[in-house]
Amino acid sequence: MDNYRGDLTDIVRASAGALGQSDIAPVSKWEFPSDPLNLSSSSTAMEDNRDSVFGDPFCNMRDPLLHEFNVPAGSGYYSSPNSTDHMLSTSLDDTSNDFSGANSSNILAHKVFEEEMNKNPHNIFSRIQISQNNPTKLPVSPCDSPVLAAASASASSSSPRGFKSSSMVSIDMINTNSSKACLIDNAGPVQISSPRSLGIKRRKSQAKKVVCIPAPAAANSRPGGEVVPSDLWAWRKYGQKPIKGSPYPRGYYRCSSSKGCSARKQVERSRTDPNMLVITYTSEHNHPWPTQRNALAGSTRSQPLKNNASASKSSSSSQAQKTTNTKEEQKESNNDTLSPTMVCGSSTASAAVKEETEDLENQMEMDDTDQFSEGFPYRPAIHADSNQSECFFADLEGIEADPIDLLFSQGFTGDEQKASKALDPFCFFDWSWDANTNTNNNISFGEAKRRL
DNA sequence: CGCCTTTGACCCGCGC
DNA sequence: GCGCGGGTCAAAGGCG
Repeated sequence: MDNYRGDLTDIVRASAGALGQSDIAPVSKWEFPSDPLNLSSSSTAMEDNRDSVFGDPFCNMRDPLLHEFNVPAGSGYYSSPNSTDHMLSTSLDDTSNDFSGANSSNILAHKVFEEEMNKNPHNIFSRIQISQNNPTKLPVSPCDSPVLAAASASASSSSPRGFKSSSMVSIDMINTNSSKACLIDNAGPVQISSPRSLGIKRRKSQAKKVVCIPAPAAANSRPGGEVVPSDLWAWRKYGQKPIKGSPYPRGYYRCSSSKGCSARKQVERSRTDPNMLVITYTSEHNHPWPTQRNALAGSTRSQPLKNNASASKSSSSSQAQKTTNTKEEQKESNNDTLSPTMVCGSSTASAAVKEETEDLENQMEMDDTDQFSEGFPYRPAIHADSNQSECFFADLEGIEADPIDLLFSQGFTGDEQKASKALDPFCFFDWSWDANTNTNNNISFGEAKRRL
């Protein structure tokens, strides 16, 4: 099974482990942005990239990868400081800027391709926008947008993954510069019912969101120990298939947080850039964040190493890393992959997040189900102020041992802690950016909700 | 016991 | 109509 090399499973598990446990790369490897991103510069960059959109129809899906990665979710990847080719990179250079603080937190670039936007007036992006221009449209959930979530996470120094600030995206990206800049479109096309129940059509007509993110580890760097970011959602792998034309297999995951949840995702490495993971989301979560990390339960099993390839596959899930070997391997891989130095090789395309509303039919379904409400049962309020973190967690009260907690509890101290706080990813969840003034207008979740 | 991964088999859509 | 490829199912087995 040549195709199975670089199994995605490893990635996922690893990520989970990183969040759930402290196996993550040593903090030392993380690089906190000495300064916040230079948003202004980034904003400029963004202007040139009108295509980039933060909206994420599937934001409520909270892709594990994104969260885990702390990668700017959609950023398609976090750009390294060196990666000049990416629009985001520009913002990274300067730290001095208004965005210091949480908001500025490095928002990862998230490039969204709105295919068929024209075709679908009801495009997911149309529903929610965070923009000063559109005060009424606010990001509903902090985590809704993988981008935001990831970004926020990454922004926070606490990010286990240790993404560099480079990965951050300027707020502009999120911003409202363009109508497309919708931060989130929770209402995105979603299918809650099980694909099977929907019938065959689902395959072709189902709305999909494609996100490219930097792979936790270089594909070749560690055949057996790739690390994958995980998110708050519990995902269960239900299949893996070699993909024709690609040396890498595609893993199929479904949400295990809720039995009735039809959310699914496909994870595969980019055939063009092994350093990039292509995650395709289908359907939507129909439940709040998992109250339990059941995803971690049982996921930890470490499997015997059949061979390198198999080893990588079987690697461990978050918990799985119990085995010393596995665990260490995971750590190592985490470091390797997640370290700031890890830059997505791919430049370009990879950075993109693609959202597709595949067909009108799909749109229709979505409308019927009122995905908006269902997809966001849980909306933690996050305040941009210093207390935002607390607020966020307060709202998350119901979530025990949430990976995020772990994420933030990495033990930052002193400056790091401060930075962490300042960079609190969650800040993004609850703010609006004023493009004109380069200031952020934070609003509480409740406020946002009221506005909605 | 519950949850997970693995993996071969099956089903279905699509292109030829 | 056939074959290919992608997506899902479900049994087997492991782990805590």
